[in-house]
Amino acid sequence: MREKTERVIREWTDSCDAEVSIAVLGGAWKPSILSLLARHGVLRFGELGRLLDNPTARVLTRQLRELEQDGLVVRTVYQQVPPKVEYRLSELGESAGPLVEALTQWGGQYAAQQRAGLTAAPVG
Amino acid sequence: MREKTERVIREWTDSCDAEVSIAVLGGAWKPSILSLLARHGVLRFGELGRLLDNPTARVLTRQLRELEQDGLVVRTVYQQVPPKVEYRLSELGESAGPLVEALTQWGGQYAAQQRAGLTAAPVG
DNA sequence: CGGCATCCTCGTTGATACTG
DNA sequence: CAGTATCAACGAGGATGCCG
Repeated sequence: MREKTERVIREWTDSCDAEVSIAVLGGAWKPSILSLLARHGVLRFGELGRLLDNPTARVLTRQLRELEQDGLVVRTVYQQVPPKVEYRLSELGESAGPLVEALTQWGGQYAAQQRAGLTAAPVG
Repeated sequence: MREKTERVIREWTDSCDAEVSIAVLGGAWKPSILSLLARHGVLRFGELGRLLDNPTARVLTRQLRELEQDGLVVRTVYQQVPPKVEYRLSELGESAGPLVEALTQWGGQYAAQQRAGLTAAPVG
């Protein structure tokens, strides 16, 4: 797994398990990547890029590598020209589905409420 | 709410609501702070510091301010000497309880599984 | 097509010292 | 007690360009 994830895991015995989840799921695009893979099953690198908001290849690569190192996604390289690389969820990745869903729901409610609050009583 | 949170909320309409949750809950100590406040009800600044692993005052202050700006905690200042400041969850903060719990559970399972894997087949 | 190498910017974390 | 001010270190995210 990634060094960051490993460090977070090593440094805690107590209640901070939530930080482990955030270390694993907390990167840019990661929840979206997991959601997309859950919905589509298998996706190629370019497909993921288009379904997201076209992050730079460097960034998308990085997120996918981290998810792979943390054991959530499986990367399959087809040795051919032009190259073809497929990504899918591992069992561990699938186990994160409900959690990502919970994050999405609460985040959506929160965002909606904040937007309503801002409209009713603008702060900025 | 914080600029970071606001930006995340502004920049998404679609599936990335999960990133909103992570923007709000993702800071250092934040899940632990929310858990502690959920368990204890009301805590003073110093009590929080001791219950956590004694983060520097600057860091703890920052996390609490962000949680306050994001509407999850309520800060009460007693004008007296010596100073006394109390923190408690807002309704919004309480609504995050199940989510923090879900993060904790998945993170705990993940960490346990990774530790077992590391023991069985050390990587480092 | 699916990357990697390089460079840069910014935010977050944190140590240390000081204050009302 | 509950902070603030200052400074340093680090990593994530991103732009750009090249490659097999």
